[in-house]
Amino acid sequence: MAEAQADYLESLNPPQKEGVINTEGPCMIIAGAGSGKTRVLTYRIAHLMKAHNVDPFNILALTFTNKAAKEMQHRIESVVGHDAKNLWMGTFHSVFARILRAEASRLGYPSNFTIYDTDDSKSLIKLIVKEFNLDDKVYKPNIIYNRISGAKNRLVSWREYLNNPIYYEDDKMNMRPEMGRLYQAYSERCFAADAMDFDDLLFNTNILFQENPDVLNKYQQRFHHVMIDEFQDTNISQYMIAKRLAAVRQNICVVGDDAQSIYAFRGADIQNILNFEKDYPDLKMIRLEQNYRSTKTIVNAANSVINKNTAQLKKSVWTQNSEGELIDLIKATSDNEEGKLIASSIFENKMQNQVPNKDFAILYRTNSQSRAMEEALRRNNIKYRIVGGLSFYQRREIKDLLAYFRYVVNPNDEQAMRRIINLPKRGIGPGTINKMVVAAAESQTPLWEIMEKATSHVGGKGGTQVENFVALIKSFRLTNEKKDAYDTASQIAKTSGLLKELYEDKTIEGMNRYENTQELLNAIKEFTEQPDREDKSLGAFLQDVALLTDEDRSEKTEDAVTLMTIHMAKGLEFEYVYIVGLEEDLFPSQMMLSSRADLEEERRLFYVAITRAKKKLSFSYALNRYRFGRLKNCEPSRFLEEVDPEFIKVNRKFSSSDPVSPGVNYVTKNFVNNLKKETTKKKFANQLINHTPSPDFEPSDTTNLEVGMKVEHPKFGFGEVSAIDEQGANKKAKVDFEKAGEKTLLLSFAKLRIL
DNA sequence: AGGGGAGTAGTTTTT
DNA sequence: CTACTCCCCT
Repeated sequence: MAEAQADYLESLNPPQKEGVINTEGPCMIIAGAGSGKTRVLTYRIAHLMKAHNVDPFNILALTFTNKAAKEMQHRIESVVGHDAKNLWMGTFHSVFARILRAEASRLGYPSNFTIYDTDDSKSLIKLIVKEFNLDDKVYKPNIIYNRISGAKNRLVSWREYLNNPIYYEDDKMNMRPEMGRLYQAYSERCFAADAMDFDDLLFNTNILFQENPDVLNKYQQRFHHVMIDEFQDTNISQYMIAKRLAAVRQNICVVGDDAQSIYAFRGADIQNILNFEKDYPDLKMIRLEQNYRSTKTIVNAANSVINKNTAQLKKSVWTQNSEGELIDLIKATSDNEEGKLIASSIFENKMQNQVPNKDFAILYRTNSQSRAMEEALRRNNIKYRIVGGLSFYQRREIKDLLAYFRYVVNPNDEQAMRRIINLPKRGIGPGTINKMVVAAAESQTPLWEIMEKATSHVGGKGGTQVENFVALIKSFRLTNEKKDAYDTASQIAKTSGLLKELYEDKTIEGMNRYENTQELLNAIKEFTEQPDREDKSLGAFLQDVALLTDEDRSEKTEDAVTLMTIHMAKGLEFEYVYIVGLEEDLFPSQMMLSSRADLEEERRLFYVAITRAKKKLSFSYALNRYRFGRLKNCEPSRFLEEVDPEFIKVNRKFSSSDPVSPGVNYVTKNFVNNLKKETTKKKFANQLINHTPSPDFEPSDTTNLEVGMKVEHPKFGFGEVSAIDEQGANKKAKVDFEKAGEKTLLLSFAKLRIL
């Protein structure tokens, strides 16, 4: 380990080293894509611990995603060893959920408060909209949720919201004058349910620190050093927390890249970067501009794209890496064909360059695009894994069971109650529930107490059934007091009838659900068997489930092609990257075309996608795509035109159904500029090179092809071989065509007739 | 209360 | 195409 210590500074370039050793005072590191940002953060933390003897317990490192946190944890562990476990490291949400649990009483919350996920929040909003008798076509849960979320992320409480005429005017203009009251009702209902939503975790942390100076002081004393990764993605609420914590010692270090800011839709504010410079005028500013990840082609192509944005910090990313291959542009007639072409391109690259599956990634804008890719990969027997999408914990059967757990642990969790009270069917319908909710509101008693005496509020069968349900839950609570998470959970699964119902469902889907449920129980068993875990209760298990994503469940060791959204890909890198679905309205997304700022965010997203590639990049688009079950035709994305054409090679492959030529044609770079017009015309290749093969056309054996030979190509026409390249497994020939100009052809694919 | 059938609206991205 | 809602009938 001592050896590693001596080494780590040596292995860094000068600005990287600056980033590592400047541990005192405010510091901002602007880190271009692939510039070794994580390395700097890792070594910086290691350096604090080793050279300055800082206790890991006094270091707070905040990231944006679980994945980033985990990745950094591993890397630090590999440098400093086991001590890394004691670092305060994680996402904003998980770290402050932890602190909120410890200090919950200050806010009037119990420490075992529930975390509502987006679904819970939206269904609560839907409920409130209904209760307010508002039109749910106007007051769409999504819009209300985003509006409330936006307010919280800017630290605007419902009280301030109601008192601020600007918000009211704005909402009135959007035909939603009741917005403020909804915000209020939503907040009150969450509080009454002992629940916080995602934004509350940050919002309430701010309240906690603001209203409890002693608590703030405690954490200021604890965290000697505060570090924030992906700073460009933080919102005001997050920044304020960090700023408060660092106020005494001023040891705050932020790392980010404005060009990779892709979470504005979630309240991320690029303004934070500018504010940081204002808030800490004596900050140390460090720029990491040398890219170690990608080829010159990729770096320069990425630069050519991001330069189209007007709002950005000055920065010039460069690399000493080799030139590398041009970017492939793959055109398909349909989304299914796009899948096929991508799969066969992966297959070719695998064969020609002996690359394992895990070096490939297919990146798309929306999760729904994965299906065509999956199908094609499956058909080609290429192993793949999908990252993200519907996570394990979002599946219906999992959420159902978790709702039971939640309700057993927290009797006030209204969303959980509503989910399970009639699951499996117990004859408790919406009518019964409504009567009880009204009774609870009128008598100002918790809903739980009304339910205990349901028969006195609801006549008939409903009341009795509710009391039976209450008795069932009470028995679970009794178990929960005495037993560990696994015993309680399996009792709930069995006695509730959920497991039985799934078991009896013999459809493939039902069997999957049953298996998933079993898997959840297994996860809980594992949880209780962790040796260093003190609290093995179901409550403890539940605490962070809402913040969990199932990355750690998927096996990374498996050699598989990775499929994911570009958002999920941030921070990752792959040798071969395919960016698919480059079509107008899809990428850039039609939702983002309304404003310049939104379009620039899409462009940054494109930039992020490009810069994931180390060795080779491919773009693809389809001319037709199924959307809402209907076949729609698509136009190539404007982003394709924004990449400097000198970096692109058009790789127009014919579909396997095309009997004429399964060849690889490389057309001129002007092709890119003509993409738009092309869609309206029929066959582009025929327009450009109008060659009909000779009637006796027959591909020749090209193993002995030599410079100077005259050849005929079915599409390009007649030409003369000007060079032969035998490097690597695939022999290439440069041919100077009379009409089509000079082309490089892969002899294993191109059909050539030697004249 | 609940099942079945018709009709309709929705696909961004994540904690 | 699907997932959800609404409505009608049992």
